[in-house]
Amino acid sequence: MITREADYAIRVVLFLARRGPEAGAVASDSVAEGMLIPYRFLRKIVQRLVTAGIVVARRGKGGGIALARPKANLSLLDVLQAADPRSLQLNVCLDQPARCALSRGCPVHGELHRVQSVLHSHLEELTFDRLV
Amino acid sequence: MITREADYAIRVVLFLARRGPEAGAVASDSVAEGMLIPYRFLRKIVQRLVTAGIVVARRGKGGGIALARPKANLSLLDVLQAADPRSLQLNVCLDQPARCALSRGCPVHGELHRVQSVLHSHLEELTFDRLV
DNA sequence: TAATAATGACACCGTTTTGATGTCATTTAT
DNA sequence: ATAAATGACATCAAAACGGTGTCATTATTA
Repeated sequence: MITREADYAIRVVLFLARRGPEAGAVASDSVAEGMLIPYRFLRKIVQRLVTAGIVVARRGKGGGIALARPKANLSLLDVLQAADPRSLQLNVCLDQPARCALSRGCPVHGELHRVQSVLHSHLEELTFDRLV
Repeated sequence: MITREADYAIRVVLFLARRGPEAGAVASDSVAEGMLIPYRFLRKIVQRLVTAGIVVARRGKGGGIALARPKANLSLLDVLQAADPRSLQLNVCLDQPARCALSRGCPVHGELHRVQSVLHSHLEELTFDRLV
């Protein structure tokens, strides 16, 4: 289950993607209002999206936020990786084999790895130009 | 990310599946030792697996646990659904559309639903006769 | 330059979930 | 009877989650 934070992050990107590339920056409170997200929580989430290079922000009067890349280059996977990396990982042992004492000879490990790859590639195909 | 509980549940079923159908019940402490699971935590997990109809338990001296069904009829999906249903659900809105005020007109909803179906069907194909 | 409108940074907080552990009752074989 | 096994709880500390609060900084504009 993705977190609320991840859900909100998707909403933010969706909102920005819908405005089109020529539209300028929009203030965060408009996004919060339009997408039903608690304002301060959204602020925190936007900061992570900025750090991840998904959103750009301009400070000061008339500032706001916008997509950092064309929406065709932005997938659900990108947003989830920024907002909620944990739920993209099916099990701890997949990224840290040291954390499973049974890893050698575990028949589930490889199969789960395959499933995870399939999941990620599906999410990667869901770019925001297809979603809007 | 699946929980530790789910990971342990998979180990338990794997242990039982490896013993073959003719082997009788095995005591939980053997499973705990063999699969590196804290004994009391395993006991709790086994109770859920019993409730879910995945494992059968016999009480008293000489008792123990065994698979409730042939391993070909038992998939990773079954075990995860019993031990960790939350992580099989990609987002709250997928099972409870009422919990998303934006559900109508949300382009992500349908796509996520598709991805979730793909995920589940892959996990369903991973039966324990293939895994042992 | 002063006021205003916006984000940046970061600390904090209550609740729920997670990952166990503890205790005792009940059942079954010997 | 006794020993060996599960059943049924109750409890608990730590982490994660979902959010809030505060103040600093930057940029526009009157």
